[in-house]
Amino acid sequence: MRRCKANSEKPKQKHKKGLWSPDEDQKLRDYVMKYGHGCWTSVPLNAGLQRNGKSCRLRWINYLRPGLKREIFSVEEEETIITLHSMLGNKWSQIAQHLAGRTDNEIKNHWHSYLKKRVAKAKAETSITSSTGNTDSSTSPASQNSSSNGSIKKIQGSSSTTETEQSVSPVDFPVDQACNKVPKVMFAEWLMLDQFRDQNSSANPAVDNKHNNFDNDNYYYYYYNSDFQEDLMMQEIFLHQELGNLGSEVVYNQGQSNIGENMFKMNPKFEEQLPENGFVELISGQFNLTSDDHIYL
DNA sequence: AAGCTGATCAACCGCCACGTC
DNA sequence: AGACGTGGCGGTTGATCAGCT
Repeated sequence: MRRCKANSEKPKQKHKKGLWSPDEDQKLRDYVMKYGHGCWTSVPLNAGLQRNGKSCRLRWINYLRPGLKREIFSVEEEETIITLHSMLGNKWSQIAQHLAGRTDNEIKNHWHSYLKKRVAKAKAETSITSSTGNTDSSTSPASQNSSSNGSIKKIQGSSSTTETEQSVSPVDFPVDQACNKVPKVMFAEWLMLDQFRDQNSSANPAVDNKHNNFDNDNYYYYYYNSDFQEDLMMQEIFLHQELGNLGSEVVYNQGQSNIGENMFKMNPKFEEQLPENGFVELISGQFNLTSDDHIYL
């Protein structure tokens, strides 16, 4: 973690709190788009905002950054959240990594406002039906996955070595989705994954050798890694912008208020589409990815 | 129409891990 | 080694809205 030396000397100033105005949003968006955030504490100073860096960061991550979905959660997303929550607990940031375009805050809110009750209700119904000998457990989240995704095995949580993940109990999880572990969806913030579905028929099947050289016959996980700094992508995009080389690969629209729809239009360089559950199926068996493995695009 | 209640969501707070000095 | 600053995370709060009485 890089320390912001310049800012350790800045005078304390009163920071504005509360809801962000459109003007503040625009200032922050323009600044980050142009320069990247770098050190967050310097962002409000340079962007002319009376906010603290933390607030700017949060606003960017939860609202302004490219690729965020603003629509309601799909059934598949909800089931993914429920499944992952049963594995990981309240690790919202980790759960968010598996849901492209969703933020941890958004997922957390949705859980507390809706999913938690739904799960509780399902559990209650399951306990009732099981006590009465009724074997129909289709109302439980795991069973919903089961019924809709076929084969189920008892699997352990992620292979990650974190204490939290090691401590999780086995849960029903669809093997077809999870393989050996739940993938991290790369580019969650950046790729409008839905567009891949729409554009699949016209997608360029060629795989960019610069970024990977996988067999075209395989499916690919789109891996998101929180360590994969958005800055890296930003730099790439800015570089393209500087060079005027966006071409047909990336069309980047600045200054659009509807970020989710307008930030990117990308011709995917992968031939396979995402399934409805948001995971790309890994079928080759040639890749034995660990939780630390990432495929960089 | 007014008041109440619950749901939703944006934002803040406090803590922690990590890097730097 | 310890202090400090920053970023990240989860928990919580408060404003707003919708539905109900």
